[in-house]
Amino acid sequence: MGGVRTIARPRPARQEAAPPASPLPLDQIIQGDCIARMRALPDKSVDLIFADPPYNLQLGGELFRPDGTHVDAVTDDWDKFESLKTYDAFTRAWLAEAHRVLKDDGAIWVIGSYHNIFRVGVAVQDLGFWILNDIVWRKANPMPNFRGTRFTNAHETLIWASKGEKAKYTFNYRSMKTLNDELQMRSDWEFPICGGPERLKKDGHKVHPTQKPEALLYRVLLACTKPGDVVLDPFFGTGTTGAVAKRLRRRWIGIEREDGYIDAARARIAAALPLDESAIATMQSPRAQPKVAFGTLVETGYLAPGTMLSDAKRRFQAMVRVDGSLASVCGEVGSIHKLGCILQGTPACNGWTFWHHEADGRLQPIDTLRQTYLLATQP
Amino acid sequence: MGGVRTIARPRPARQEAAPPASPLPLDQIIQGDCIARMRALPDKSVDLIFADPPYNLQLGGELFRPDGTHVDAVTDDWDKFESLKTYDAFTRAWLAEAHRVLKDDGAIWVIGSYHNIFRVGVAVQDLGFWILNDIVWRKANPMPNFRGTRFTNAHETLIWASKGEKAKYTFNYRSMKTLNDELQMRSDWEFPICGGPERLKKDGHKVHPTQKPEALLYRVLLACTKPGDVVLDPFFGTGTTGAVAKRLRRRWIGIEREDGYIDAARARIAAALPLDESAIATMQSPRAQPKVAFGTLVETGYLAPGTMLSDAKRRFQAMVRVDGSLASVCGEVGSIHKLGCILQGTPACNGWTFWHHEADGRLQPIDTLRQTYLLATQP
DNA sequence: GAACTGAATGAATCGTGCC
DNA sequence: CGGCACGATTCATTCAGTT
Repeated sequence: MGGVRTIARPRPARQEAAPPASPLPLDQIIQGDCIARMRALPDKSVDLIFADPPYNLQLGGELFRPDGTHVDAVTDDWDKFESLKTYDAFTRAWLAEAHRVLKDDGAIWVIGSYHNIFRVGVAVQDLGFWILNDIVWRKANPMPNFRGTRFTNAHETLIWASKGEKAKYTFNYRSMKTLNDELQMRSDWEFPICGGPERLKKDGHKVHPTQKPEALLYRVLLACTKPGDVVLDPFFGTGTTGAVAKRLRRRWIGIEREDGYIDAARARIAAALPLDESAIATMQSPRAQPKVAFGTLVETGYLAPGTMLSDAKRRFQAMVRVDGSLASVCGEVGSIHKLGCILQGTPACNGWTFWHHEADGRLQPIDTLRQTYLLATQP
Repeated sequence: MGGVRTIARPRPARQEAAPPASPLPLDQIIQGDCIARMRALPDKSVDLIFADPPYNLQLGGELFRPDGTHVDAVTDDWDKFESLKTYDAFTRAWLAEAHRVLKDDGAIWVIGSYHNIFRVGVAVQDLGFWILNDIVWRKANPMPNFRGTRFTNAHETLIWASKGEKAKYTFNYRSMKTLNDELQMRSDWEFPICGGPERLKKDGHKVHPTQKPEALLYRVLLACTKPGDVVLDPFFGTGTTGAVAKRLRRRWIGIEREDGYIDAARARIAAALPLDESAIATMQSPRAQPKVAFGTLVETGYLAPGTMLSDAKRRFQAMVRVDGSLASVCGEVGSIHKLGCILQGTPACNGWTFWHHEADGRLQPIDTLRQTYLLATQP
């Protein structure tokens, strides 16, 4: 099973000091075909890829060759099987490059609709990516089905995948839980479609037909990257990914073919303001806090040797010993975690929340002592 | 684009008179492998297929909740496949048979999760089916992600497809709109997971690990079939499809391998009661209806179709129909508000406070049911 | 009997890091 | 690479048992 790379221990800052020389064209739009341009990027060099590929809507019969170039003059009698086959080849080609340029602990997001998402999903799996979730973007204000022939198409689907089954990946669990009112963030997200002042227009017409809302990218980048991480968007369009990345102080690379989109994206990103450093800080997993050994609490007098601990239901009791180990009334000994496992008969136990001590007339988890210690000793 | 076969023009009744001799094993469970058993069915013979195939979950080791209790996972042999390739071959084989036995104006529904739905979707498209919508079942009460490693997997995906791009299909647009508060039914549906008295148990244990809620099948069958239509379920399990089909006066055929599931399904379907004929009638008028928010209560079982309502003084009576419309004893039909207007001869009527149902031996306004529903489903 | 409390449970691809 | 210590992690609902 894969591993979650939480924002555990402080890593060398990449942005705060002088940015290290990078072989990557950071914070730039590269003009051209996404497959060809990705080929010019080094192996294992980006932390996250967000891709919003053509949906192959089969309305006007928009088609792409395996090299990503557009097929013109499609007629109604174009064979649908050929169309799907061609779209599959195109999808596999750009996803293969995406897999190559992704760091081993990176991840990819792809958005699509029922027209193309199944083909994208199969290609993702076949290339060795490991799907972590499929996410549903529920549109708060979708376009109705005017003819009354189907259900209102009110959502799009995103696939989130790590580089492989055993690969690590970044997931800022605490940030997501905080964002969702202290409940786990679910796989269905509701956002309005992109409109109002956020929607880029030129001469009264929308610049891009499928501009994505910034809120969507905000959640993706907040969940799966850290400040300074490099985000690649091979179908950059009008640069929603770049604008949000800049705002959240992530680095970005965009690939886009069309002049009109590139111009709009450049102006948009130039106008975007990075959030204040302090605003970028997110809720951290406990892992990110300095580690406190249970023995330290004994050593420093926060908990006296000889103190009796028990679980919340007072089924089990144990005594604190001078070295920070516990001894149960039955004679078993071990660390706070180990003894919790033994007594409960479970393979895992968090001793910090399992064991309680008597304070102010009631049982409190010993984790509160750890918090007190941290508050008292941290600057 | 396909054509919608609405229930506009009256067709010869199939059920009211003597049922015509059918080569199909109607209202029966056929024991055996679904591919082999489908081969014995004639070409173009069923109106709808609902399929809940194995998801190929590929679960790893044991999983424990934070409180140390064990999670009862799906470990059945029927969900194990050697590889994705094997799973693809299996999927294409049963879908090919499904395509053959389906009438030209029939349709198919398949449910799955991110583990398998992309592979299913590609097979559906490659076999010539034409996807009409993908539908998201949002679980009101999903199982959390206990390790905090991903987003809560809070939904499953259904694919709805016609037999081909130009094929006709049935879509009861009015029924869906009535059911959804006079708004077009969207592609995201919220239902609780199957539990409580609806969940089949034996010796205190669930009979089937993945029993689907009847509300889900209720909406599918109401949207896409007419009374008397034949519904085939090649992965019948404990017979949710059969039970709902019988309730809605549709014919059904189930294919299932395992004795335990078949026994449970037979008993369950035998106990299911077909709704009153008049309750089955669906709204056919294209006219706009006054706004109601009533269909959900019917769909979720807060108020059974066929229930008689009356006003507070018992001067007027009306029966609840499957799509949330009411039919008076005089034959008038309409939403709860509209029928109140008609019967009283008033220009406006709040159906929520006008209509009452018998509960605890006395009449209570149906608005109390709405309140109950809201209390039960809102955070 | 109503109200409250605690236990049980659901289609789940559910760790990291040191030695 | 394996083995093992450390320690991070849950929401809505139902149902049984108690007050």
